[in-house]
Amino acid sequence: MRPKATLKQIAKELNVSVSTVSKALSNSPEISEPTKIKVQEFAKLKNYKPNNIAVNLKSKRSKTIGVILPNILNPFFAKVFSGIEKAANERGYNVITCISNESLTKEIHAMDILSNGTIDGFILSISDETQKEHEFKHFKEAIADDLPIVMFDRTSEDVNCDKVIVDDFDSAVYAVNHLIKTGCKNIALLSNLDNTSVGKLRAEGYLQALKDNKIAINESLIMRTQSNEEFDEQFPSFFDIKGKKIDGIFAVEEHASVAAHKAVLKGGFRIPEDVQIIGFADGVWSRRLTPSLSTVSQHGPEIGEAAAELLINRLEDKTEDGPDYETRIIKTELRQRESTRKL
Amino acid sequence: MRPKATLKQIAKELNVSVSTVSKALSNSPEISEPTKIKVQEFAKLKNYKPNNIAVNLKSKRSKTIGVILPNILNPFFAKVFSGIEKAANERGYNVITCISNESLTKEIHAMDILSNGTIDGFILSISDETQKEHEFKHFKEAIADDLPIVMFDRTSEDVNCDKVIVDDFDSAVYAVNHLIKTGCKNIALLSNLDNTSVGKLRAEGYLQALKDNKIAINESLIMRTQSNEEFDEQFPSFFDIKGKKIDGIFAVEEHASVAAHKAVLKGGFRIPEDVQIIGFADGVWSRRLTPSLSTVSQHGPEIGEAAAELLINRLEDKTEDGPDYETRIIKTELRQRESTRKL
DNA sequence: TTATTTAACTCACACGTTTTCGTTTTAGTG
DNA sequence: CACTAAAACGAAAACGTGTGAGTTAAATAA
Repeated sequence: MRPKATLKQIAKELNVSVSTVSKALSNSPEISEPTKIKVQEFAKLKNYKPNNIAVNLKSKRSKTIGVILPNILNPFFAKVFSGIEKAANERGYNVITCISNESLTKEIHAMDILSNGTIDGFILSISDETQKEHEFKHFKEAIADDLPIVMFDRTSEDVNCDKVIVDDFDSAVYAVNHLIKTGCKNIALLSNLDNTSVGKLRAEGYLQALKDNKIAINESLIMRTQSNEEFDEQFPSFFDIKGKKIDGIFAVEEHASVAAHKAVLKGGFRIPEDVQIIGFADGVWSRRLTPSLSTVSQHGPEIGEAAAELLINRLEDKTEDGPDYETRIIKTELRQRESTRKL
Repeated sequence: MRPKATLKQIAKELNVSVSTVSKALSNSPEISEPTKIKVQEFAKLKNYKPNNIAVNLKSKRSKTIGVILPNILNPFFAKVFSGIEKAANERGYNVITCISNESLTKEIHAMDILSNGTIDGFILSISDETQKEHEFKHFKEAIADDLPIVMFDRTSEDVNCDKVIVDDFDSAVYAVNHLIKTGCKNIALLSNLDNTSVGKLRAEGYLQALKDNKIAINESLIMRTQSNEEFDEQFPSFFDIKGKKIDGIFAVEEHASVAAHKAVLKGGFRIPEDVQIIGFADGVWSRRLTPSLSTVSQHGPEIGEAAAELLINRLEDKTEDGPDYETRIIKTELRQRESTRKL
């Protein structure tokens, strides 16, 4: 391997000082045109690239943001991540990624590892376990150590920081309203996210829509679980279409929607004639089912972009961070496909 | 914010030298037990963490690996990524991620951005466009600059480096053999990846299996396209089950498998009685379809772990890298579900 | 001619660590 | 007590970069 070109090497070979090289490369007016050209051409020839680590050390910023995701296999998080990555790159930032796997310990560990100059700030969605345990100290410490955090999707009231969320409550109200308006009387709520902030909000939206339409709440139509596994376990005994006269289903996440879809068809019912389904979903698969699923789409990439923008703005805002934290809401969209009837 | 604790600060407050603090914290034998304890306790109190950037600058390694993925929304890559992240973390490495979006330009740009000390090496899967253009200069330059590369899945013969692949050819032979043994006479090949190395290998495996079983190759049963979009466009006119007497389908990727699944059912045929289907797949959805799809599973996480291990071993191998590059093959597994008949 | 400006460049330090080498202190020995 | 050796610590350089303060030499002004 060729030795990596450094300012020092170039300086020696051209018989000038290191500072001259540095200034010439940054087009400083203190350097004469001829030497500038000489240095710049030589640097290009040697394929010189400023050592990023040294630059970071001087500037005390790494231009890198740490992203902590609960689960990259969930297409929603993958979409958000792609948005973060895109927006960050456009503004000259790199992205370092850790996966908490829904574990509080891993979340803390990841933040700890990165909180030593490696990154300038965090973008994260709170892990399942963290929300269950109400343990937010690590977030507050990071912020106190001048490492700003932007939370998305799963956020916490208890932590003061920028946030990007979806209007979960309103979207749920809207979706359930649609079911009601198209004739559903007995709408089931399927939650496999009942431990998370977003799951709760969507469930509340369901309740609100019923209330708005003066429909009595029927607890036997409501299923709340905290994970896909728990959901799969309880679903068969819960899901009695005929007995419960279910004619509409609102699911807070794609896993539940698909399970319902499958069960409805297997039971010999027609979608959407007998049973309508709407679910929150971000995978590519809702539209591949037959009949395809109507979904509440969350615009994952936009969420990611907004989060990155928020964080970078804060990082580059020199006006001594007044903690005027912002919560940005990304509107959802009801994508009507074949599992719902038209109004 | 509290000022970040540094060696200098601690040294001043304890009236010792910077070197003493450094040595005390690293448990050097040159420091007496009492001062060690004094320093260590004070450091813990002040929540001291060695500035990673400074450490990197000294050690000339960042303990960070750059990962370049063609598309994080593809569940296969997401799985591989989770494996990389896990294995890297276990060995004390961070992961910086870029998404090439199947673009050569973005791939080059990403590598360029990171090749300045930010990372110690790359793990990547070659972008679609890069494979089409046969443009591998950027890989070779990185390797020449002492930034090792490990390629996975989509690799290139033209680049000398460690690789992790799946036995695409053998897996395809095996899968198609299974179809033949269970009675299929007219097996269609659906490729939506015909530009990539893996797509080609799987197609060749299909041909080989026919040859091994002395079945004549029928070009009208073979469909080759270079993207999902192109596939979707041509599929309807290609897929004539009755006319072509198709009784078996081998798909090189999940998208094609699902399209076939849908089309078969829509045509009024039964799976697997009339038509059997096997596809390469990594999504969670193959098993959710009704009937569920039999798939060739690629063990994405294992691929990622192997890649990380290979790279880190090379990074930490002090024995002046003899380029004894290794290609590790991760065995696939034929997951028999409902879309195939039992032997 | 001498003083003053200006252009062009060099010096020296800083960022926070680690590490080598040198210096001081303590303990041990004759 | 003097000398040696080990133990404990400090000074300084280095990693590669950026920057304000100096330095030189030439050009201009008085």
